[in-house]
Amino acid sequence: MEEIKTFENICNLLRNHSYKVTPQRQTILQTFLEHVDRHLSAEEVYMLVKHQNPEIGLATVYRSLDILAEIGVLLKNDFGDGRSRYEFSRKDEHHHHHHLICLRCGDVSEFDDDWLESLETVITKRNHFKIVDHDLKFYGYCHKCEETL
Amino acid sequence: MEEIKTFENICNLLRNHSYKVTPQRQTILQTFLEHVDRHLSAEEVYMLVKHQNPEIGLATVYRSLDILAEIGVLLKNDFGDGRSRYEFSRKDEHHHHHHLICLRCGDVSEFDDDWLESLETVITKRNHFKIVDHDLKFYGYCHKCEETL
DNA sequence: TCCATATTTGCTATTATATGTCAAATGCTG
DNA sequence: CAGCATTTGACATATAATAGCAAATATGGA
Ligand SMILES: [Zn+2]
Ligand SMILES: [Zn+2]
Ligand SMILES: [Zn+2]
Ligand SMILES: [Zn+2]
Repeated sequence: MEEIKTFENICNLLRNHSYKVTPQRQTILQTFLEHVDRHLSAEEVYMLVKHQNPEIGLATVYRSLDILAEIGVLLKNDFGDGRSRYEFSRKDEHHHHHHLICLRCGDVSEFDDDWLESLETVITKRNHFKIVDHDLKFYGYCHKCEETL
Repeated sequence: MEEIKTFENICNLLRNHSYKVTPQRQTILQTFLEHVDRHLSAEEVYMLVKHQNPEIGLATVYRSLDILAEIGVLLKNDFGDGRSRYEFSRKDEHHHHHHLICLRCGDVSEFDDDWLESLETVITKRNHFKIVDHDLKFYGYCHKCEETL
């Protein structure tokens, strides 16, 4: 029974975790709501929120992203480009989606797949390893880049 | 038709790529041959090689690892702990193995699976994405840590 | 509504991994 | 063995992220 992640619900989620709802956190939240399809780095978020609030500090952005990831609002990804990238997490993602990363333009597309779950069962038994999470990435060339190669 | 990766063969491989076979590179190579089962970071390699050659510099280690990865002797991995980890690459690994990473002790075990290849075909067609590489990691708890939790 | 206080912010300094610079040292080819 | 391009090691630099701290502020209770 998961709430839909509207702006107001997330503010309440913050309060429920005894985090304060500050203007900075609201601005950052709005930024993600306006870019649900993106995978933003902290620096990129910083640039975007400065338009709405030029006073905001970079450390605040990092801290806010940490908190939003901790309470399940954002997902923190590592696409191998040396910085963490955050995205708005959909509701009901008990096993999150995976990513296709273009080696040329850096574009990130997505796909869902439940196949990994059956593989997890096999691995747990064969390797005596209790799996709690997985991370699958495909590197290659997106349609646009493949054409103009 | 791939050569078996002995010390001598790798030295020749260096020469074939017009890289010089220096004592430092030999020491680093030996270190990996003595730890074929490990996934070493640059800093760890640095510590190990200093026993045999205390004069060696950290930058040299980084540069050597880069070169050895470039010519296919080492594999460079990212296990999400903030540093790259290198391992001796087996011969005939057209599609490399995957990793089970313990969230408690950091131990890395491995498993092979060709099962992703069929998934790649599906993804290529469905998402118009030309896959050239993939990266699959499982996070969880190894047998030892699971017992003493 | 206003106050008290613990949280949060923004600035700066710091950490950690990795790379760039460059003179001195050194493998390699002839 | 000589000549030279490559490589080394020391140091400086780059970049992402975190830590420390005084000033500002959101929030629950009076
Ligand atoms: Zn692309
Ligand atoms: Zn995504
Ligand atoms: Zn463990
Ligand atoms: Zn491995």
